[in-house]
Amino acid sequence: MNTPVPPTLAPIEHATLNELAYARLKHALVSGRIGPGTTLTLRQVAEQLGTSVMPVREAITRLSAENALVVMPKRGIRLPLLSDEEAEDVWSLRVQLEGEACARAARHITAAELAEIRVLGDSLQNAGEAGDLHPVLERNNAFQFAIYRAARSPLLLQMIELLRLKSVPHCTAAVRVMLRERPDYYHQSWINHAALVAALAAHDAPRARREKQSDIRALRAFVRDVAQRAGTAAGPRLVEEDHP
Amino acid sequence: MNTPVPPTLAPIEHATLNELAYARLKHALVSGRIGPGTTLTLRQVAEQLGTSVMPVREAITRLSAENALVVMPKRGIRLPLLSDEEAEDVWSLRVQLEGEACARAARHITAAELAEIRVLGDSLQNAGEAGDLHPVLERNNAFQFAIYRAARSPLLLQMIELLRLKSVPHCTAAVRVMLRERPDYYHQSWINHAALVAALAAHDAPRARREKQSDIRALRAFVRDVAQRAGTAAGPRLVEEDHP
DNA sequence: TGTTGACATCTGTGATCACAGATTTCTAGA
DNA sequence: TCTAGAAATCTGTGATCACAGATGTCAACA
Repeated sequence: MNTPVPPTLAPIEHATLNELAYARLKHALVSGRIGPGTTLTLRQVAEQLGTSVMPVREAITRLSAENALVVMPKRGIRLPLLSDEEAEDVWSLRVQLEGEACARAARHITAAELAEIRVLGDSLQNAGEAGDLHPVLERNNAFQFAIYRAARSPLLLQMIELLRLKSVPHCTAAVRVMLRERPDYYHQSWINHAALVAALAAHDAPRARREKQSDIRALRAFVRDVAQRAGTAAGPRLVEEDHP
Repeated sequence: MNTPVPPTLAPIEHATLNELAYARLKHALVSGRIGPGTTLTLRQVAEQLGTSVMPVREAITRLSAENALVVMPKRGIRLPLLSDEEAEDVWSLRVQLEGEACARAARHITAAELAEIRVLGDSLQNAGEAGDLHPVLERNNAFQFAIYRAARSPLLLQMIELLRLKSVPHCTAAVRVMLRERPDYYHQSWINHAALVAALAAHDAPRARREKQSDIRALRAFVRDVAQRAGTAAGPRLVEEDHP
């Protein structure tokens, strides 16, 4: 009706405080800065964010709806441990959905997206050589989601995000071990990544699916292995939180 | 450490107000009582629920995180219309995930579950003969989810719920037409249901998947058909809300 | 008649307070 | 030294208020 908005002049990072709190918490989760079993508190997080509890409440509500956190009435909020059955559930759906996403990505991917993915892959590799946990997890997320975004399905993307939110904290301890003690295994995962990217570049959907699925299954095996060696199957060692 | 909890003695319908508000809103959505394009208001819903806005806020936040509602800052909350691409996205994932759920259900289902499903199926059929929209949608949900629950995957269940939350309002208008004008088509869907139940009873996973997938595809075709005939493709006629 | 401007109203967002239940701490008793 | 119980503290939940932005209404002007 009116003249349309003037030529894009400012993306303006407008964000309500609750969105910001949500983003911060989610980032802390998927980069392994909050470990399974950790308990949080509304007021505690609010203080670290410098806000009142209101924005934190909405952020926690959202993460709780996404199954990433569990709020225990009057007893705090915690990042749940996964039982064996729950872990199996997460892994099997990751295989299914991330495989599907890679297959779809192979069908739709453009040269520009491939280029971006390769850059992110290199960045991930560099982080891996440095050996620091959080950067590796962050760049790994960036790399994978760049691929999944090429699948052109916002809903599929959202579901994968949901699965990863549950899965990543569960893997963190194992990834740390991998970086420290098993460069061979980590190197193998680079090879897998390269194979996946090649399949994408060839627009070979079934192969892309297969590569991703075997990659996830290998990771699952490794995580299970580390967990069994480190004691109880369900409880990888906790991670101290750097910031919320 | 302590003596474990005493033998189950009371499920106790404890519910915080926000859980209650969430349940009510969700039920209103999946039983077609709120149509696409409808706009709500925190204070309006709160008044109808007889609470303050706080519980409603949390419920809306949750539904918004689940992509079922969109909150427009300072302008209200609305149930979004689906563009053609979004609708296609929802349908294709429904085919994939509900098919998978049926396949898994076929592998795990017990005689007791089958009996329950048959009862719910009969109840659905009766509602269909009566021809009232909301009971049909409610019992249809009960019937389908009883099957999906047999898949033994809480996460898969959650994702399907998420998809249906987006899909059902989008189908409501078409289902109404179906009940009123196309008993033949509705009768066909009973036959499909029976075929699915038979596949489940036979523990035939591939067949169960196929039955469900063809059922969903048929529904998609019907919805698309009704939408095209009724005018703009994206906007089935609105539904007046009975209660929030 | 058609347009613009101010004003009133309504929106979600955020802060603050009150509250009841769970947990922890401390104390009094054996 | 150990235990039971009371008090203090801390938790999420809910209500209420203040606020800024968006919308709608309506009068004054051209």
